[in-house]
Amino acid sequence: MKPVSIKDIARAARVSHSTVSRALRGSPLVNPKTAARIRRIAEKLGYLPSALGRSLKTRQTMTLGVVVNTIADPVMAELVAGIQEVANRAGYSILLAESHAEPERELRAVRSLLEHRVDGVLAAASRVGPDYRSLLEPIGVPIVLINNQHPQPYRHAVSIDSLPASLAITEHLIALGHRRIAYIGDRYGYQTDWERYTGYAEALRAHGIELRPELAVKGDGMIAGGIEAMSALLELRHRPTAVFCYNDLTAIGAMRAIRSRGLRIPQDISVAGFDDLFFSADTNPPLTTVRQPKRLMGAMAAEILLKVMAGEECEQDIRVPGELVIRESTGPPPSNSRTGDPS
Amino acid sequence: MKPVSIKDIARAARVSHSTVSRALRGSPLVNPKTAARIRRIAEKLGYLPSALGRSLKTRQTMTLGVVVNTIADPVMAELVAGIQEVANRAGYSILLAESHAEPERELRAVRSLLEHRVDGVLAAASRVGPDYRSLLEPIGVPIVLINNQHPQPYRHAVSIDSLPASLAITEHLIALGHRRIAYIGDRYGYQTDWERYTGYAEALRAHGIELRPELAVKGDGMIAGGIEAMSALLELRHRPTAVFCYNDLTAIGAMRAIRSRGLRIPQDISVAGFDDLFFSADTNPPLTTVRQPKRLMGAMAAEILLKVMAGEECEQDIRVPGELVIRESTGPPPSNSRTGDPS
DNA sequence: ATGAAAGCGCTAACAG
DNA sequence: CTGTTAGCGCTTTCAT
Repeated sequence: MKPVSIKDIARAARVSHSTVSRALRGSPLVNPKTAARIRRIAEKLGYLPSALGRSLKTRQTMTLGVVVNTIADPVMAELVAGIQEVANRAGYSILLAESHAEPERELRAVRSLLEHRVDGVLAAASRVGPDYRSLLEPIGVPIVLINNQHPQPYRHAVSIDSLPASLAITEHLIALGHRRIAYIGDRYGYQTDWERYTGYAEALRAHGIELRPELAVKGDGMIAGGIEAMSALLELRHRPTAVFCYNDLTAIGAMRAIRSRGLRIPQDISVAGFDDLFFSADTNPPLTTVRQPKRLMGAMAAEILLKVMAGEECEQDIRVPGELVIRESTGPPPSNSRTGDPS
Repeated sequence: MKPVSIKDIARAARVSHSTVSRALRGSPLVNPKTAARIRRIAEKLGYLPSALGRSLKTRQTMTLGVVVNTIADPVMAELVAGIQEVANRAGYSILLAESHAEPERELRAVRSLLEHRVDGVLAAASRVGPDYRSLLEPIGVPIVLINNQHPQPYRHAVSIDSLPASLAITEHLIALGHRRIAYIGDRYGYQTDWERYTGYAEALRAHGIELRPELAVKGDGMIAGGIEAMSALLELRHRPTAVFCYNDLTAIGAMRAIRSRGLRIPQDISVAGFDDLFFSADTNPPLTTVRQPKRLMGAMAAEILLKVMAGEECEQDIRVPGELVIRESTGPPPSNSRTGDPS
């Protein structure tokens, strides 16, 4: 079934298709009465302008490409919600693509977005940032990265400033008396993971606590990885009394593993996360974490992208501070391990 | 910056643009050696085919429109993840739109999708299902609804079969000894809300328990609404000993409200939800709920849509069963209220 | 095996 | 104020 086009309307209204085009776009160059008649006919015919035809001519699709790891990750979902908000307000639609943290898939996704001639790209948790260049540049599509792996080659990015927050949350654990503190990271080499580990390591160093390699393990940023990594930590001869996790999903996995061994949180082991998901206050116990303003960051990134697209120059690389949120998953270590660090 | 087109390649290769088109699409009608040369040049020039040009001609955009309430709702996010999975495998991209449960916005969103000439539409939790017709039919775009408000006018839908599951979960509460059971619904008149309420009401009736209007209140399907509605219930002279919530987000809100008054779950009040979000086993206490196979439902809906688009006929209206998941948020009522139903 | 030409739906420059 | 014409990038006859 062929949708009705301006030609069909033109025929019905006995005018040229250009007049229809003008009338429908509210051009002042057309007689108000004919314009009204044309609009009436268009309405009656159920006319919907074709973005394809228009875009081909105007070289704008009014479409933004968004690449996320997986939309099932609540961090990504919130980012996208923020992006949608500002994109829609500006009249843009969102083409959504998932990378599943696989570089090869990510590149394919971006290529598809570019074939659809999106006017701009937002990529969250990208693993291949630098490789975009060769794709993007010939087409000249602007891109803004969010919490990307490699900040270097791009001019526009917004990222959570993980290091200070991780330092703070680790010091919180130290202040509670912990000495044997583990870190469950991600496995993909994200910038954020590196910063969080670094904050953790610096806090330990600053307090004269030895960095034990066996206490820094890798999850996958999801619940499953948290379970697995924590299970391994619990097998250690001297298990940690506290664990700082790359993100809240990992922390939830860690808590499951801990509880499944009959251990209590935080009495036996303290757990801290990062992100502050919308339900992180509802876990058992409520999770100590770092608040990342996900929706805001999505919105900021979209604003920047729109500005860049409009040719305005603007902030290059925004670092958003996190905020320490202390809840009940962290507490003093069990008294029998408070005395020191038996090696 | 104008992207390179087949014309540019044609010029560089000293052939006509039709030959380029053929070569790039692997047509057998072109000399293998020229084809190879053309492909090499295309590669070197960083050519990316324009989906716009192609779609205009082929009348296919290889794009699916997806309408959700808000992507920040984990149920929607999982649905979309399921949709993406099958859509991508079939080579389709996803244009994502949010309705925010506002009919007016939903219609605008769908209109925008249709202007972009999506090949099919998936709408979850639609409030305006029937109104799509006048939009869709002139264009002939197939649509599949997921957990929609109005099943009637559409031929293809997949929905969770809420009634039996709600009956079962309410009977679970009754079996525990509860008599004063509340229901916190949604406020938008969704089919799912109606079914869940009906299951609740039928269970009560079947067990000779009076249906008290003041115990059936409305939230908004989100945490905030759960808090508000539960707070009101707690103000009642005779507060309920159990509450069945429209969905898990509402239940989480209810649990917050309950705990903020210093009451215990389930000792003072039992709470049950619906959906089984990926973290519903991690709440405090773990939530009794009904498992809805969200990702699967998204995938099924997408499969159906693809079939309909391909002209195959297939299942009309799939009802997916839910599965009762009993955890720790439900238990016997406090003993002082077990004796009966003081009015 | 290749080219020329038409046309998808739209906008816009130009001519009246 | 309106019509004619061209062209965006592509596919697809129809010739050759």
